[in-house]
Amino acid sequence: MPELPEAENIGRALNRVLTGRRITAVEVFTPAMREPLLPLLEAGLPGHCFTGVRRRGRYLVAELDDRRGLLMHFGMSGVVRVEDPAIPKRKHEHVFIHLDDGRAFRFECTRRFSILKVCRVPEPGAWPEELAALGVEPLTAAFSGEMFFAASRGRRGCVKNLLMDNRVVVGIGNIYATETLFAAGVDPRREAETLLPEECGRIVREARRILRRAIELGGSSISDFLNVDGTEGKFAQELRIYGRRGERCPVCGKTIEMVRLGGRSSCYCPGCQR
DNA sequence: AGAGATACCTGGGAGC
DNA sequence: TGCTCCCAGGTATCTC
Repeated sequence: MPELPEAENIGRALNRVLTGRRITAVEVFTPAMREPLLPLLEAGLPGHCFTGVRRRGRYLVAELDDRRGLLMHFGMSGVVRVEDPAIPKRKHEHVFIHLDDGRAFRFECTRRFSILKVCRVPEPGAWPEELAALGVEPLTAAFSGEMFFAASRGRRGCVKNLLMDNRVVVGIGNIYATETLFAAGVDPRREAETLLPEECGRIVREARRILRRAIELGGSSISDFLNVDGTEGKFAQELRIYGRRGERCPVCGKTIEMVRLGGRSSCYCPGCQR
């Protein structure tokens, strides 16, 4: 499922492929994914050019030349491709945006958790208001041990939910939160308020290291075919604890356990994580 | 107000 | 075999 590293790689590839392209036509095959798709037809997109693609959290904005943009989020099953529109439509492809090079930007999403909508871009390079409430980017200096420690004060919920709260820090979902807390040696159930400054430092350091590594491993996307399914990417081979309930911990050999936190399953090692 | 629960959606796997 | 049930996931929205 696409988290920040996958969105980053898709964004880079789309930036290469879409920038400078003019939209010639829009086709919509499904009334809605997470939000209605029909507005895409009524937005007057044909004739406008893409000027660049940027990422914020797990969202991408493909900016247009008229202070608007295409805002997209891949949910958990979103896949985008830029390819020949004559290739027969796949079962769960919902939108084709035809381009002036004869190809089409094609959006597929089996579970329809994705978003694809037109947004306003207040000025070139700015973020749309839909993204205003998002927290800090984990790969910028704004995400620090001090910042995470401050965010944890007064939080009675568990540390894993704090790490996955996109109002605090964006782009960290269940897989990366699980791996980060294992690497940092912190139990996912720990009440956030009880974290020590050095534990927050370890969590931030490990989150950044793991996200960077995952971006590297996803960096092999082909420029005109963009698969967003992170579970099939190379990083899946490096998961040390996610999805490994009942197996032995790779560090201490104890049996990996699982709990449900915030409605999501969370694997952890009772020996390594405190 | 904060935090937990729920709905959204489909395919795949388990169990009977 | 074919059916039912449960699970996966991020986010918006609800409920307490």
